[in-house]
Amino acid sequence: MARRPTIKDIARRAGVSESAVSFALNDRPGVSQDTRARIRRVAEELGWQANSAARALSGERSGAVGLVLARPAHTLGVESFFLQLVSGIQEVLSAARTALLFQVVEDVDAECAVYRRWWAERRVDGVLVVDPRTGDPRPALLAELGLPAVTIGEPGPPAGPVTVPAPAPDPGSGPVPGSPRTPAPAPAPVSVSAVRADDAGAMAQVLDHLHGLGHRRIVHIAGLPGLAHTVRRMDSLRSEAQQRGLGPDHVRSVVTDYSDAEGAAATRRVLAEPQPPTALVYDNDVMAVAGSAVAAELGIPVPDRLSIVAWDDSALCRVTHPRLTALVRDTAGFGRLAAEELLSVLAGGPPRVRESERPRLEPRDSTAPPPAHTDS
Amino acid sequence: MARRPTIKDIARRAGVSESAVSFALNDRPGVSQDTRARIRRVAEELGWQANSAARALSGERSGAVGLVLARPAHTLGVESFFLQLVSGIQEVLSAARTALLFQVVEDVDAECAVYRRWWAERRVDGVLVVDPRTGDPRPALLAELGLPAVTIGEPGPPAGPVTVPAPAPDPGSGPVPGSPRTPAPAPAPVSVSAVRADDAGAMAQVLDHLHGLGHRRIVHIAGLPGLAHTVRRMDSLRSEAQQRGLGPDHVRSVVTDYSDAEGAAATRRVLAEPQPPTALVYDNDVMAVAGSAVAAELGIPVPDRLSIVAWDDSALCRVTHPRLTALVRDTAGFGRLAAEELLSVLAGGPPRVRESERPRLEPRDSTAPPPAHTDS
DNA sequence: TGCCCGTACTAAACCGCATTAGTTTCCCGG
DNA sequence: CCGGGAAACTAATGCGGTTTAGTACGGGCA
Repeated sequence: MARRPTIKDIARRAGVSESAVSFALNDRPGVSQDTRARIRRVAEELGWQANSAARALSGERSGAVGLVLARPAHTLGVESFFLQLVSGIQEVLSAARTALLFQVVEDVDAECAVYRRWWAERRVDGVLVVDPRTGDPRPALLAELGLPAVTIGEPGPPAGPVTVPAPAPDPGSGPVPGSPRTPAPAPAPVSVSAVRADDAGAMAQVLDHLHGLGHRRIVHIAGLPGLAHTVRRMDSLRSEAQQRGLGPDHVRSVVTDYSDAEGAAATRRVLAEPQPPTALVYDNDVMAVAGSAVAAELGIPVPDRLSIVAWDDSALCRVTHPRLTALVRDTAGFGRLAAEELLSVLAGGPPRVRESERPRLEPRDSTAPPPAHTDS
Repeated sequence: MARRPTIKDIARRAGVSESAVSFALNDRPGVSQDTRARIRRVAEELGWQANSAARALSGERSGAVGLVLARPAHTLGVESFFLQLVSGIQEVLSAARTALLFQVVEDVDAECAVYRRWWAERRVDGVLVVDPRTGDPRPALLAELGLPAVTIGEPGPPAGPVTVPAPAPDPGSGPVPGSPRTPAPAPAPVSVSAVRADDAGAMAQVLDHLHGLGHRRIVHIAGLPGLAHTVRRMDSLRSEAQQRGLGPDHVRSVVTDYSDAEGAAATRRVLAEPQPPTALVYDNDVMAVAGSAVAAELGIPVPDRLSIVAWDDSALCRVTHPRLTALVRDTAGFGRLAAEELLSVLAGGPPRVRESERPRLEPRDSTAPPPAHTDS
């Protein structure tokens, strides 16, 4: 087992003090160009990398960010969303030499506990928050802890009692000389940034597609009602429908827990109604596939008598028969955006709300005009 | 932003020295029961948690382990396997207050680079290695770095040129006094433990099932040929078939890249043969579903003319029509086992190879006796 | 010539904890 | 009554960096 080199080794070998090494390797003034280059060379030769613990201890930065996924174990892993998201996040993080701490827990309470622990242990510099909810306790907690965060999927700044403090006014009453050498390495401001998906735009596209085909009775099989984006999608559906002259008796949402079981059950329920819908919009790919199977079982041909749209594309939508029309999002890009925003906040940037690219509807074989005799 | 309490705060408040606090909180002798209890109480009140950086710096332990997933981005997230695995891993890790660093990279080279960096930065105490391959460079690298590791899915100790060094003989020739106060907090031995799945047993079950139903022409749609478990499954298939009197013209494997596309293509290919198989065994759920869709498209009824078995169960297998017979593994349990083994190695335990529970075949609607006229 | 100041560098302190070496106190046996 | 030793606790050191407070040197200018 090789011993890891330290700055002391570099200092000895380069014939300088340890501080000089630190200056040289961190682009700080205090060493000449020549010495800097020499030290750099030696460090390279030795394959030196800063001990993250030591750096965290003195520099107050751990060089890691955290991501907690609060999901009961049995609902894990069916959706493609998360690994894609994480993959995008890491593209950005690893370029910035930042590690990602990942944790799966059962519920939001446990998630909050993880944040507290990470904070107390100084394990992370900031966190990415997924699945924002209505009445979400997390932004307030994170603000209280002063843990920089970016919520993924949040429509805007937290609605809670949290206020993002304005930058403190300069102490001292006299005019401050414009000192050009304070490039604001100030502690990261308490902030909750967000990246958001354009759910409204996506829903508009879905309705355009279905309404254009002639559908007038549409049911949205939504996900967990506690999640902010579920509410947003349901609201968008309502307003987009209204704009097309469709009221609640034509277009409505029913909520589920995202599982294949509830997706199937909801499908069965609405298809058994006296005036069943001619189109179903599912909030994830798993439920869409489950719904498609239910239709097959009931002998309802897709897309001839029933159209199906899946929110979020994945291999799932392409392998089933018929292949499902789906809303394609650049999930990895979404992750990249979130990671970039977090890094920006950690670098002292202002909290922002950034919008991701609008999803695109990919028409496949599961959508077609409704049967002629079932008009509205 | 609240300041995080340190042992100094505890010491002041409890009226003792910092060392006393350290002793008390780490179950070390040197403080009385009373004082220990008092210090504990104060720590509790203050909500103290050890600063992980400081602890890592002095204690040589970072309190984190790493997991790298080497997969091209586009193949991510369709299988349920990983999140399940990770969820199991974390159950064990979080109970031991150990963090998990998670990284997604493109290929094994990048994975090795991550290991090197983590090692140099002392970010992790050990790693979990997934997807062991034939001719895998990772065990050798990890042994060289002295980074404790557990490979997940490895059939045994690394076959490479790596040799697990025996504990160094005691220096000094004289008889060593049996010092009773060295309870071996020695540095973790260089070791590559492994947990393995009982692929052979699983394959035996699958063959039992299919052979028992009467199938004599079976094709195994395998995964990536570079992965160790793919090879193992193919070998098992061959030997299990032989035991039942079936040769290579009855039973064989074809390899793919695990994607739905190649799964579908392979299915199309073998079904177009003059003597098509009556049963297909897929190495993952995604390919099984894709294959099922291909059969539907070709008008081949499942299970009447074709039986399908999926290796690994997930919602996928239950939502398609017909529901797929699948090999159910306790993936989370597998993760727990791996995490336990890694913690044991980190605690100074000997490297071991541990076997996970045997998978169970869950017969559903996709397997039935072959059509009568297609005997062997 | 002497003083001031900027540059290049070193010494030392510190981050929060673990650990080792002392120090004090008290009990017990001789 | 005193020496020895264990128990209980404190002081000091180190982990590997960053950062602040010096120090040595050399050149410009009065």
